[in-house]
Amino acid sequence: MRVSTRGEYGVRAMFDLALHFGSGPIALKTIAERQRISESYLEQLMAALRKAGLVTSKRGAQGGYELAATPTNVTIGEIIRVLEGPITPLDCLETDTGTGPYCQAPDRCVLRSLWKELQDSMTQVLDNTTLEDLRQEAYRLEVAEQ
Amino acid sequence: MRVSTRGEYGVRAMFDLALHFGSGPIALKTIAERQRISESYLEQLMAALRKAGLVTSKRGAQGGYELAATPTNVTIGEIIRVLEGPITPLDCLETDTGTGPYCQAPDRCVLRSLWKELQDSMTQVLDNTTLEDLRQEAYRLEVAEQ
DNA sequence: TTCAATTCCTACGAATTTAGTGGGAAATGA
DNA sequence: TCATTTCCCACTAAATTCGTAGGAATTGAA
Repeated sequence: MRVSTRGEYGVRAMFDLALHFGSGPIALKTIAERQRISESYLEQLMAALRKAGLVTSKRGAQGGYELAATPTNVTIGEIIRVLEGPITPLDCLETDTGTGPYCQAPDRCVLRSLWKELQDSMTQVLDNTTLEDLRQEAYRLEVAEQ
Repeated sequence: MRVSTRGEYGVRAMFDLALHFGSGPIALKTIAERQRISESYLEQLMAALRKAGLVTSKRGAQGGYELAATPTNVTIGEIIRVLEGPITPLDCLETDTGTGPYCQAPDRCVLRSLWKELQDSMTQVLDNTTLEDLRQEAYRLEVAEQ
């Protein structure tokens, strides 16, 4: 029931981009240093996020990455799905007609309902939290600090 | 974000025991066949459940496993925790004073709040569903069938 | 034009976790 | 006595995770 480092680092990187949104592209190196993530590892994650259209990139000097949409329009669920695949406790939930003994009759499978409920509770949180939510929360904490 | 086969099979086995609760010990072989799980693999899972006190066992002929408590008093969360460890998206949530850069100040960590919310939504489902809930649901589905 | 900065791409590898298998000892009821 | 059944321990093959390494392509600025 864990989020791997792909998801964790990916969310951290995207959160970092959200905090600096609007001020041009940010170099991978900068994000990696701020978030204390291996540069070459993060590079792979950013490649996935770029291919999924969540960030845009600019090569060469003064290049870097930027959010492709405003923080308001990027959910944590999107990020996780790109980096970790479908948000589901069991693969059988992803198919209507599974192959396992318990997927033959999904409608009548009690355990499927259980896992579905778990899945729903997870996506409820992840799909309803945006980078903007996190940014505002960060601001609130910072103010409370003083 | 997946439940491994340990958790999946374990819940299935416990659900099986719940369906047959009250009629004496049930042999591992029987559960394994009904649930289509490898016998020796399931044996390891049952050992863990026994050591955790969720089932009792009886050796020898006519031996087998039984729920240690009534289905009403066994939650899915308990089963999962025994077989998969703490229900947490990130290990850092398990410690008050983590070691990572983002765990130095848990109270001020925005991302920690996010993962905590996810964790809460997961435990909300798993800790509030009992084997009895599943048993009743199974009964309802069976009736609706006719 | 040159050059440093930076993304892009591919391949490899070590460590860990997952999902089992196998063999035999101990206990129990008939 | 014996078939049944749990108990216990060691092993392993495959997949996944978490990276590292090296170099090609692009870009902006001096």
